[in-house]
Amino acid sequence: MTSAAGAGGERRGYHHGDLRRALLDAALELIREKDVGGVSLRAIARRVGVTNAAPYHHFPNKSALLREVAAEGFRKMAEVMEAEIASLPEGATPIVRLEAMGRAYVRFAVAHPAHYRVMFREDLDPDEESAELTSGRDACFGKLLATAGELAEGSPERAQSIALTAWSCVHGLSSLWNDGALGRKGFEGSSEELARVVTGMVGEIFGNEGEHS
Amino acid sequence: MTSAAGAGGERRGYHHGDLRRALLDAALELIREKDVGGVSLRAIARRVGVTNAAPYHHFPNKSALLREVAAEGFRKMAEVMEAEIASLPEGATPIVRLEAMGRAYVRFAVAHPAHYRVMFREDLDPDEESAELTSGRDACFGKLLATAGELAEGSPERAQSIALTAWSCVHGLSSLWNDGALGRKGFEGSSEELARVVTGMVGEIFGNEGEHS
DNA sequence: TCGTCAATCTGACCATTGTCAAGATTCTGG
DNA sequence: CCAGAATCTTGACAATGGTCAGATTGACGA
Repeated sequence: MTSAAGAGGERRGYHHGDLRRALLDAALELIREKDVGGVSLRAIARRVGVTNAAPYHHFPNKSALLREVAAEGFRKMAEVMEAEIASLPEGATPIVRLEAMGRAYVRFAVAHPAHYRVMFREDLDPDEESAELTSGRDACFGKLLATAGELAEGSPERAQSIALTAWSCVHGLSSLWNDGALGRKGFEGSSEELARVVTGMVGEIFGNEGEHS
Repeated sequence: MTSAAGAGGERRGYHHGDLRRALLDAALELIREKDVGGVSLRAIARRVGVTNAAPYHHFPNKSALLREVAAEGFRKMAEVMEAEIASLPEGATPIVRLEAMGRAYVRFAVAHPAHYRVMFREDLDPDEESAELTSGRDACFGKLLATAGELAEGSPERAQSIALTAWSCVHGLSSLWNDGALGRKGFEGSSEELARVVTGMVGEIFGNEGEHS
């Protein structure tokens, strides 16, 4: 921390090396430690070892920085989900893919709680809903909706129900885990195990299509 | 709002009538409008029509006020869930009760987003985890865990899985709804309808115990 | 009527924050 | 090796915030 620049970058640039990246990383750390609302631009700069005004050469203002963090989060999440699907055996069924996406979703949320928090918070001026942000969101949830559609066999209503339930489950699990609520109530197991439980349960519903009253 | 005291209290006390209550209400309004992090004690006092220092005669500090809001939230939520269960026909099965609790959970979260936000945020100094708070939490989730236990027929593991899945679903749905994520992705229907969809889905899983591989 | 005491107000202290203007420093292309 | 541009620092401004000490106000019993 004292040797601000030496973190883990490529130091390919000017004075600092890669301040922009360093600022984003510091923001992530601070958000993880103190939650979004409690993070100040100054604190971010301080952590990087740079002064108040430095960030303004890389972001027009605080909101923009946070917005970039959020967009980055969506991008990364989309990557993780794609990778998980790609790792599946050829011709995996929609259910299997849906479960895999769910596990990836939770894994990302737990591994990157700071990103996750910002992604679903709109403290960021909504007037500035950068295209990057919405496109990132779409990249994530497009897949979910598409897979739900495959499972629904032509019924848009059913597709909505499936997507809604699946998304609610993984989002809820992620939130509860990250907020420490599960530990407080005595749930045991790693996040990966819990994710497997939940996605497995959900998979059971959609695995037996046609049996519901 | 200008006639600060006239809100809806009993005005049984001194100058203001019931400042304590008024402060809690104002806090709720502000949290709903600006999210937890953006609320200041001063703003709360301002809204009530009272000066900076007044709140300090009713709460030792800001955290304590927020903590009280959270505790109140858990208490209310427990009430709502109990009421929902009580309204069920005599001898309702555990599944039916679980679904009812889920609907009540979501209904509360949507009707009281401010409470809900504070309840699951620990900006509040965790060193001060007042007994009120934890007991409120227990009142809420005790029922959930108990009902899951009934459904699990003796298997503690299964009980955990059921509780975890059910809780994740309703918590996820509530969070997504309150954060506006669902509207943004084109989901249609009232929160009550969506809650019915999700709890119904979950009910399907646990309704067919013994059929899972 | 008067004194007591809690409830509230006045006014202040100090820390922090977002942001900016102007100066200093360092890099890069020529 | 120099000029211009990019980067960072200094220092400051206006807000806002939490909190507190010391008046002041008003209700209520004596």
